[in-house]
Amino acid sequence: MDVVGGDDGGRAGTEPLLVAHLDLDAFFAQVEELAKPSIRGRPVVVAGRGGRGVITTANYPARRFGVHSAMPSWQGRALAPGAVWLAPRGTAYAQHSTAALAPVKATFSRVEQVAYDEVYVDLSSARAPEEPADLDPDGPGKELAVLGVDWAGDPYAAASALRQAVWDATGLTASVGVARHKLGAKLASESAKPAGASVLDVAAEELLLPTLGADALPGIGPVSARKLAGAGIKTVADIRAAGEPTVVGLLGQAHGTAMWDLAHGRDARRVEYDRERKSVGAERTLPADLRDLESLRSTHAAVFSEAHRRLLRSGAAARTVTVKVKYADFTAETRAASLASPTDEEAPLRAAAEHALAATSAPGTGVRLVGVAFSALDTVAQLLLALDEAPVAELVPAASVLQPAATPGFHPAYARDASTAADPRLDAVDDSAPLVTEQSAPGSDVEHPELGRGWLVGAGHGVASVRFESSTTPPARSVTVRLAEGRLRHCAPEPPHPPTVPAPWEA
DNA sequence: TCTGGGGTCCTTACTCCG
DNA sequence: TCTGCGGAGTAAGGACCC
Repeated sequence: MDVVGGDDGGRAGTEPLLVAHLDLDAFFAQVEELAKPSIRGRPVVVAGRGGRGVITTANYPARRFGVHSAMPSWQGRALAPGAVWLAPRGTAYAQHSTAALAPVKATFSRVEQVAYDEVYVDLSSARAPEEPADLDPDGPGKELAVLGVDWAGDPYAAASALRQAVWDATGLTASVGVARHKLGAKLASESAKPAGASVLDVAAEELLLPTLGADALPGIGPVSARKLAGAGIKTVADIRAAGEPTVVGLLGQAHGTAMWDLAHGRDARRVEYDRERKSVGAERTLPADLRDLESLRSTHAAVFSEAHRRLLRSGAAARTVTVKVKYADFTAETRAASLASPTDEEAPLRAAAEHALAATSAPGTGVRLVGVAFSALDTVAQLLLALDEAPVAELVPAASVLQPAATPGFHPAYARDASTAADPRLDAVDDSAPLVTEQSAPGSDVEHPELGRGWLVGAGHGVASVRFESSTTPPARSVTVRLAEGRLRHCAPEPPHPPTVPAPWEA
């Protein structure tokens, strides 16, 4: 339901801020349905592989079976055994996210990206038509910026235009909500889902807010919700009735006051468009618990390498290394080690990580997860600026970040970074791309020299089942290909492109 | 078959220093 | 010299978000 407001004469405070929240609907599943015509409209679940995975995204048909994100995969399979189950394709999601949000970022200068599929937009930051963002001049961004719509003057027009721009760039539907602050904008976009646009004015917000469950407030997770429920507080109205001292008593000073304010529709959070990354890392849940020191060390070394590769790619140097170990009983331990100065060099960071690992009680009763994270980050650019002042011995060699990490087994077809994806103009099958095996993930992009490109439905018993189809082809039947022929290879995902059909709201 | 992985932020405890 | 105190920095744990 759209809660479209007229004026918002009672706007609180003097702050004229107007915020839009844009959320791509069931994003990963939508990207899959775009690329795979034969699964459109069917229940689709994107989930991590292995017995210990959880569901990343379920599309709306799958949700009707009770499947939802964060649910353990085994539980989801029991609920929706007939759904299409796919492994995540990180590169495709990154590319579609970039393409979908490009026009938004081209039109507004203050855009806070919360996740691949979610942004807040400060609608007072519309770029002037004569100063479009430094993006592809022929892309949709410029056109939108040049449109010069009076965003702040007509919030519903802003919401609709943002939704339309995302569709025009990618064929993905988004839900957009506009309100005077982040909380309202998020509630508005949720009420508009899927594929809706909505404005929540002060009067509508005041009607809606008290009716919501306490856990509708951002910051009330399962633990806080339990604490509140223990005191009989279940809704936002209950929070208001309980009084601030009670809420603060239950949730602590900072958190309690923040939730008290949100419950009254007061949200001072800014659109943080210039946030810097504060940590980077990697972690891995093992298929089975580790109980011996040797396998723990080798797993730790592998996770460290992945985290370090990401550190190099981020172009940052780190001073602190934190090792995380999660045990079979789900308790976790973290141990940190800090260096005298930030570095991106592998040797000192690896030594620090090994030192931190040794400080844990692992393997103990059995380790189910190992993680490594780098923090106290410093960008290499900043380090180079300090070149003139610092003694040579203190400087961090930066040359290594100028080269891609040489990772054994790493292939562009698996690249997560959109910028390293294969050039779509090269349509010949890449003979160096990895062959499809029985271990290949369902949903993977594959290519055959005669049958063309498609996606892997499944593999086993020496054969692969493939649907040779793409976003612009009709649905295809699945074809069996013998793996021993060695002609079926992985390939880069199809890049995003404008849709060939009108948006649902245009029909 | 229980419960991912990428992060951010907050609280508490402790140490060091002046 | 001893003690207290506050601030800064660091470490560990935990809640939360998507």
